[in-house]
Amino acid sequence: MVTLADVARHAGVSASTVSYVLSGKRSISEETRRRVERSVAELGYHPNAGARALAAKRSHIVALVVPLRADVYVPIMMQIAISVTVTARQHGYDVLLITNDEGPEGVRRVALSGLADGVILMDVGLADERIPVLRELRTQAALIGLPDDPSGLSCVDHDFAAAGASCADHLADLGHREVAFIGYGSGVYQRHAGYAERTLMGFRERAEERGLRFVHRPCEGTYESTAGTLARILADRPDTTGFVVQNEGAIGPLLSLLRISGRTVPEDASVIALCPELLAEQYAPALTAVTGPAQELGRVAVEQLLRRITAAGRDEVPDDELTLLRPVLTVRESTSQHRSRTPSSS
Amino acid sequence: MVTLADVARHAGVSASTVSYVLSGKRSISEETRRRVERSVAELGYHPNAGARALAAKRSHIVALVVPLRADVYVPIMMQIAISVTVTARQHGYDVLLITNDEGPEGVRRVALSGLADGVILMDVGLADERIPVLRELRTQAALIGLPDDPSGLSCVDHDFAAAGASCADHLADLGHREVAFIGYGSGVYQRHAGYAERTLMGFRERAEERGLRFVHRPCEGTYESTAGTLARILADRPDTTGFVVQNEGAIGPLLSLLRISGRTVPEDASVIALCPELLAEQYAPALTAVTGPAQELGRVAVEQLLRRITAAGRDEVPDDELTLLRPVLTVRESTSQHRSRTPSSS
DNA sequence: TTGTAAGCGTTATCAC
DNA sequence: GTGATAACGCTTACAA
Repeated sequence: MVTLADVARHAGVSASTVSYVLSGKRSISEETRRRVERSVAELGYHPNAGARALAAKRSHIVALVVPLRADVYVPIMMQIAISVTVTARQHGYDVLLITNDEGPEGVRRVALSGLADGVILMDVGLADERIPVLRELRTQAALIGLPDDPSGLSCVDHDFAAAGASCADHLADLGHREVAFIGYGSGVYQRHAGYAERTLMGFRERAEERGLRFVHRPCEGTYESTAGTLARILADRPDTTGFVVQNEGAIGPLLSLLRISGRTVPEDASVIALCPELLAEQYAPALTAVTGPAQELGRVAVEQLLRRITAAGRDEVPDDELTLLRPVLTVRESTSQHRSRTPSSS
Repeated sequence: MVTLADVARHAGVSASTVSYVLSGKRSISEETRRRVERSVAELGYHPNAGARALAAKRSHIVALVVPLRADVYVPIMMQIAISVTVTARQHGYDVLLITNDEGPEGVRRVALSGLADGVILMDVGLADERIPVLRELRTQAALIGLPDDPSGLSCVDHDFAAAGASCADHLADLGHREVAFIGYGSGVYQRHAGYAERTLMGFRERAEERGLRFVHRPCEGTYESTAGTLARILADRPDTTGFVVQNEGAIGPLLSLLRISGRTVPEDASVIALCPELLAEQYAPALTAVTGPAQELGRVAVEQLLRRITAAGRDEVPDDELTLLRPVLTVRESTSQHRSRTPSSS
C-alpha cells in the first residue's frame, strides 16, 4: 500500500506538503507541486479513506436512503440513484446505499458513526419518521419529496400542482369539455401522499378556471380496477373525451379498455399520462405525457446537501432550500382536438 | 460525539475491553460484558467508521458497480442492488454505489483507497474491462454475470441454458411441434452477450432432443421490429403455435400482433416469456414465464464476496466459486395444449 | 479475564 | 513556502 509518507519520501518533501498539494489548502510553489504530483502519479497513490475521514472528520460520503415499497416506479428511483451518484462523484463524494428496512435507525447509524457526512432521503412522506432523527442529530440532509413541515430542511420535489395544471390546460386548449382524472388507489389518498394530492389539486384548480367539467376517480392500477373505474366514468359522464391518468399501472388497461369500448385514441378520446417519457413512448399510440425531470431531482438534492455540509463545516447555519422542479408536457399521439363522438350530441 | 473511551470510562473498564466486547474477539466475563453493553446503549455509542477502518484495515464496506446502459431491465437491477444491500447489512457491511461511468478506474479507486473491502460487479460482459483491474490489484470481487474466463474469480448468474431448455420442454409437453424463439436485437448476439447465447443454446438443444421444429429470430423490441419479426415467422412457418420471447420490449407488441392476426392466446398460440414475474403478470392474459431469482443473485454475490474477504484476511487463497441459479417456469394463462388451427391441417 | 500502549495514515496547528 | 508534530478513535499484540 502506498501512503502519504511514501509519496513525501519519493518527492523529497514533508508529508504535510504532500497533503497540502492534494487538498490545495495552502499555496505551494510551482516546483514542489509538480514534483509531488509526479510522485503521486508514479507511485499510484490513493489517499486512505479511513485515515482521511478520521483526521478530517469528514468521510466524503453521502448516504442515500432508498424506499423498499413496491408502489413506486422503480426505473425512476434508479435514475435518481444514478444521478445522485454521478453528481456526488463530480464533487468528490461517494454514495452509500441504505435501504429503508433499517428504518430511522439507519439514518442514526450512518450519521453517528461518521460513515456519511449527510443523508439524502428518497420518497419522503408527509410525516416521515426519519425526519425527527435528522432534527435530533442535527444531521445534514436533503429530502426528495416534500414533508408537511420542511422547516430546517432542504427539499426538492416535482411541482406536482403544475403538472396537474398542465394537463387541464392542454385538454382545455384542445377544446375538451368533459374530462376524467384517473388517480392512484384510494389508499394513496388516505395516507395523504403529497404528490397525489398536489397533482389533483393543481388539476382541479386549473380545470375549474378553464371551465372544464371533471371527475376524479381513484384506481388501483390493475386491469380489473381500471375496468371498473372506466365503466363508472362512462356511466356517469358518457360524454367524457379527455382522460388524465396518474397511476402507471392503469395506463395499459385504460388504452385497451377504451379500444374495447369502441373509442379510438386520440380521435374519440384524448389521454394524458403523468409518467416518465420511457413509459409514455412505449405505448401505441405514444402518449402525450407530463414528465418530471427525475435526474434533476438527484442532482439538486446532492447540491443542496453539499452546500449544507460545507456551511456546517464552517460553523455556519445552513440555509433551508425548497426547490420545485417544473414538469414538461410533451405532446405525442394520444391527444387531439375535441370532436363530439356522436354528431347528434354536438 | 461518543467515543470508545467515553464508554470505557462510563463502564469502568479499559478501552480495549469495550472493543473486545463489541467485536467478540476474546472472551469476556458475563459481568463486564453486561456493564459495557449497558453503557453502550445508555450513551448511544456508535463506533467511528473511519477510525475502525484505519485501525483494522477493513472498512466493512463493499462497492457495488452498477451499469448505466439502458438496455438492461432496470427493476431487476434495483432488486439486485437492494438484495445486495440487505444481505450485506446482515453481515455488518455497508454498500457503496459506484456507477460504471467511472469505468475500471472506479474499481481501482475504491480498492486502493481502502474505501471498500471488495467489489461486486453487475452486468459483467464476456470480456469485461474491469476484470483485468481486479486481477492486477488482487481485489476481492464477486461478479454477477459470467465472463469468458472466470478463473480466479467468484461468479453468480442465472442458468440461462436451463431457462431456454425449460421453454422447449414446456412447449413440447403441451404437444406443440412448430415453435419460434424471438430473441434480442441482432446487436446483442453480435457482441456475444453470454445470456442471449446461452439461453438460445439451451433452447435449441432441448428443442432438438424433443423433436421440435423451430426458428430463432432476433428482434429489436420495438413495435415495428416485432411486427416485422412476427410477419416473417408466420410467412416462413404458418403452422407455428409456440412462441418464446426473450426481449421484454417485444412482449406487448407480440400479444397485440397475434390478436390482430386473428390468433387467440393461448387457444391458437402459446406464448412463453423469459422475464421477471412482475412483467409476466401485468399482461392479459398473464404470461407463462421463465424467471430467474434476481434477489438470489444479489444475496449469493455478497456471500461469495464476504467469504473471499474473510479468507484473504486470514492470508488464505480464496476459493473461486461459480453458482448458476436455476430459473423457475411458472405456468400462467398464455400457454395451453396444442390444437391445430385449422381442422384440415391436423 | 483484563489492561497498556503502539500503531493505522491522514489533517491541521504551530513554528520557522 | 515548507516542515515537525500532535491529534483523530479504534484495533490488537503484548503484559499482567
